Amino acid sequence: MIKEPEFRDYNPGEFEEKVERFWKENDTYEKVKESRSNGPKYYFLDGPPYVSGAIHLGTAWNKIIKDMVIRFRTMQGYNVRRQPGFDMHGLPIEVKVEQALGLKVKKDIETEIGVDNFIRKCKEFALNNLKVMTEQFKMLGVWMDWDKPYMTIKNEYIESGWFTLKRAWEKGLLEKDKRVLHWCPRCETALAEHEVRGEYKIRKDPSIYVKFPVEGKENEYLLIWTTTPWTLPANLAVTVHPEYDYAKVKVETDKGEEYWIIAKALVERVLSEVGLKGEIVETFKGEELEGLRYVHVLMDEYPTQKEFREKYEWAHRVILGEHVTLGDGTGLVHTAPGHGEEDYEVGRGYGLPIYSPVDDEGRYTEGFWKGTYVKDADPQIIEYLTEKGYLVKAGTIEHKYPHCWRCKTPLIFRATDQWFLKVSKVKDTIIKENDEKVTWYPDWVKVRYDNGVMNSGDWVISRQRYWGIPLPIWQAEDGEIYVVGSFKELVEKSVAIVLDGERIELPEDYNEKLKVIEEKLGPEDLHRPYVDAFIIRVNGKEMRRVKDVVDVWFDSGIASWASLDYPRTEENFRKLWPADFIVEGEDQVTKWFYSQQAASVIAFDTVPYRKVAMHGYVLDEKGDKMSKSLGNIIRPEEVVQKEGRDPFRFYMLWATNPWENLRFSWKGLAQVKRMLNILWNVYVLSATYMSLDDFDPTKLNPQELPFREEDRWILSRANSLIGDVTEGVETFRLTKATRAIYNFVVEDLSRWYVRLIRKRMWVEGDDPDKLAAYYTVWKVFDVLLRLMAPFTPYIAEEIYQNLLRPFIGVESVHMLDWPKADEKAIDEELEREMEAVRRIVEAGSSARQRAKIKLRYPVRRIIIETEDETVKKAVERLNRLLKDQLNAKEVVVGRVERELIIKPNFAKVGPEFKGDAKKVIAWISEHGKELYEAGEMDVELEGKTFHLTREHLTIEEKLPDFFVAEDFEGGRVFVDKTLTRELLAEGLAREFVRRIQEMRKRLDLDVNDRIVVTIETTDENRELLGENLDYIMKETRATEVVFGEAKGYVVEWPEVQAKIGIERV
RNA sequence: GGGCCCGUGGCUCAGCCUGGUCAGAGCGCCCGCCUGAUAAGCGGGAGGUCCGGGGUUCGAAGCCCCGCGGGCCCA
Repeated sequence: MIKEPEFRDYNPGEFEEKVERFWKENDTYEKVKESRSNGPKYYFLDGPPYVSGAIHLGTAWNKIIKDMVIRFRTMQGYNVRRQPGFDMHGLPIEVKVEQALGLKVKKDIETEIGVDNFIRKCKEFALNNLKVMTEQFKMLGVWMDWDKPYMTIKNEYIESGWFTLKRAWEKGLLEKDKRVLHWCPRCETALAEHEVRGEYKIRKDPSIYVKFPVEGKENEYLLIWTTTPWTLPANLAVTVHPEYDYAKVKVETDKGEEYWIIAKALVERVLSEVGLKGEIVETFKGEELEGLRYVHVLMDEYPTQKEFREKYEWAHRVILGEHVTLGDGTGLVHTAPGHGEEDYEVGRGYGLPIYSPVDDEGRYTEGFWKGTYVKDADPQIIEYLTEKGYLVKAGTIEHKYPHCWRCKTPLIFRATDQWFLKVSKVKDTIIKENDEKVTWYPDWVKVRYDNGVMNSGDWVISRQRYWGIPLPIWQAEDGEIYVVGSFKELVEKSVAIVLDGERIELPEDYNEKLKVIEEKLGPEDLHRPYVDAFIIRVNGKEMRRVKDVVDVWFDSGIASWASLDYPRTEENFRKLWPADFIVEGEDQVTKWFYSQQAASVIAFDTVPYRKVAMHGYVLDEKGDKMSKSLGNIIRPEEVVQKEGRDPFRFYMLWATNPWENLRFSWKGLAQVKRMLNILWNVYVLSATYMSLDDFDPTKLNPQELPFREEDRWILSRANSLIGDVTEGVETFRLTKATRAIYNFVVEDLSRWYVRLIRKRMWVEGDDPDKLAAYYTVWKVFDVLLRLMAPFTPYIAEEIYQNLLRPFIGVESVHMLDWPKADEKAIDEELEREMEAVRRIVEAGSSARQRAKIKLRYPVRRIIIETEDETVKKAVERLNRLLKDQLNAKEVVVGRVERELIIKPNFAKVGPEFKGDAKKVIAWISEHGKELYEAGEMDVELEGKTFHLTREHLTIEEKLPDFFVAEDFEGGRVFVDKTLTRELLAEGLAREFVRRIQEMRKRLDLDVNDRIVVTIETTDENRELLGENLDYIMKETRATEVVFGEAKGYVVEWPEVQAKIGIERV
């Protein structure tokens, strides 16, 4: 049976807790999963958030979207895989742990506390953060398998990574190569592009112009500019743009006449910069300079350069490159292939060596400045070049320069040996597979994605760190490598382990080997330093592991199969892979969406997911990013605490289209909460009456119920809503779904339907009309709660438990099926007519308001003028509603006769007839009506003929005084405001009823309590009230209404000139 | 420099894919109403060149092109 609602006010904080308890006690989550276990598979793959320790609004949005989709698909009958994931390796955690342990430099990890301890701490840290974040996600009502998330640090997961890398190696897609990358000399590791992004800080650096003597020419130089003097020892070429114009400039220096080669467009600027005068003596295209040899300015100091000069055809020559710009500098770019990305690219094209005489800590490994930290060498080099006469000008520049995000050290570009996945070789497959198999939401993201893929280069996956998937590459002395694909293989191939520098030979037999390993190294743990201990033998050569770990982006890239523990176990992979749906923020388009496809094409030659959706960022109300420095951070916990989980969730799915940025606004949230409040009120109202009447829909036969038009209408609307919501979610146009729900609740259900049926609910006893209304409301909730369950799981559950469960029997709203629209119930004509009725009622109310006739006073008659068939039908079919809502005795379609007032249009007549205007005006004043009826006519006045038309008239309509009119779309409403004595009496009765009710409420009387009413008022009121005493008694549950001294609880009501007293009987 | 998205009343946004019932909602402001959902609810009013300019079309906020402004990604 339906019970009186437990909470009368919508207070999410309270009942959401209660619902949480309910789910927990009944193990509802597991039951929901169980109930769909035989459904078609739906592999949702969670993009693993980094275990930073706290979620923010963006993470919350992300999970709310995911949860909604998961719940939606579950209700549709799918057996949804809903395992959450966490990204747990990587430098950020290493840094936190280093700080916690008070370590200062990378070496400390090995020398101070040892890699094993360090790794243990990292693991602890990551697991702890995972726990904290899990609680936060749970708090949002996100239903995932929190007790068995996938973790990138598990052995199975790491092994999955090894498997993938082995595949890459077998296909020739894993290579070692020298590459120029950002390098932090303190952390001693390469940094990926994404780690550097946003870490550009203003910094003062040298800005110098250096002249390189052209070989074989007296006093002729190439002029270059650089902000990194320390890279000059590694200079191997000067790059010019083949298309640009270059000039030979005659310059007067203090040492005499010199010729400098500078880009023509920059001559003036450069000369003024160095403070010299000069003139152009010759110009030529950049390409004509190609091959021009110059003398390296530090060749004596760096003897290796001498060797290069002999060994390499293109060393110390002008080469061509498209990357040269005319922004800064001279248009001739100092090129050090070991210290610049573009330098590297262009240098490789010319077969130049990748020379980088700098070690991991940023110190020169050879030459004049051997052992000096490169940034410290800058001033020394400047001074040195000045002495040698090559320095033209030395200044400083403030520019943005990348810094290490953890230690703030300026990064250097440095060529190092790194391991690459040769994604460039499989790009075409990625694009083709993506094209054929993946649906993007919204679709234009695909364009963005494709562009990203086109532009991407090979993937640097090695990192010179500790906390990550160890690179499973073993290398022999001679450089031969072998990639291990699993723990089992590692054990099989292993011949010895090294522990504390001591070599322990392993037995041949696999099981015995395993025993020894376990004894010496402990249980399997594929992290460092465990795996570093293994010596394997392949092709008769002993190999040791390459010390690097893998880029964390690789970790998440393999998630679609690694989270299924593939290949260690195959069953899930075979059943589930590829993923059906993923959704992440827009920053992931070129990250996770990409890393997954790249890794998957490498491993399986195809893409790992079928549908992918993108959402935006969460910003503050003004559109600024939330950040500590702006102090505008809003935490999800705060939102939940203040406004509740359901309002938060619905708001995040309602505020804006998911692919756009969401400006978080408390006001918007309040608006959503209000909608839920309205829904709640509708529920409270319905449940209150239904419980009083012991309403039981299962005992009714809907065929026999006398449904009214409004009942059929709201059911029609509810069924239409199903289509809108379903389509909205399926096409990821989430606002379509949420706005449809919002409008239905506020406009259709509350503002209109409940308003229409209220009185039917008040009837006592088994009134069929009332039961029809109850039944309708009940059916509406049956649909609505299902539709809302994925968005607002708590309120849906709370209402469901009381209103529906007693009759449906299913334990939770989340176990119900997603509703299917009943096409037969949809009556579009009725919906249109109801729209018309609503418009008429609005217009009528507006007219009344202008006429200052309160709704409490009935009006005699309302006339609708219309040509619209729908409106006509509506007035006929839904007449009862109109009369009721407009409080009119009669509502009819008809025509109101009105007087036309026809006057001359002075503005038209004057200019046209000038001097004759007066005559015409006089005529029109008298015969205007004839002209109006004729439309146009020729009139002869004093011998002149005038052609007159309706344009020469102004026409005003004059309504009879007792009408007040208002337009609506489709017609016009006329309210007859004639107030008869009868109408007045009725209105007054209502005035009194209302006040007596107010008094009942103040006394907190029960609905069933009887009262005696005493009224002191004017004779006139007394007489008028006398005509409706029965009505007053019935409405106020009075046994008696007595005129005379007010008794009992007495209130004076000056607006109606009365004192009213009531007493409970 | 390239790609993508966004630009609608004071504010936050729907609508745009599928051109013709909208120029809309909420908030804020002003004025009212209702009172058996009630520390709720409802109505009315004021307020917009739908960024600007072209084009396609009988018709464009919506489609196409150019420009301006903002955001993101990439270089």
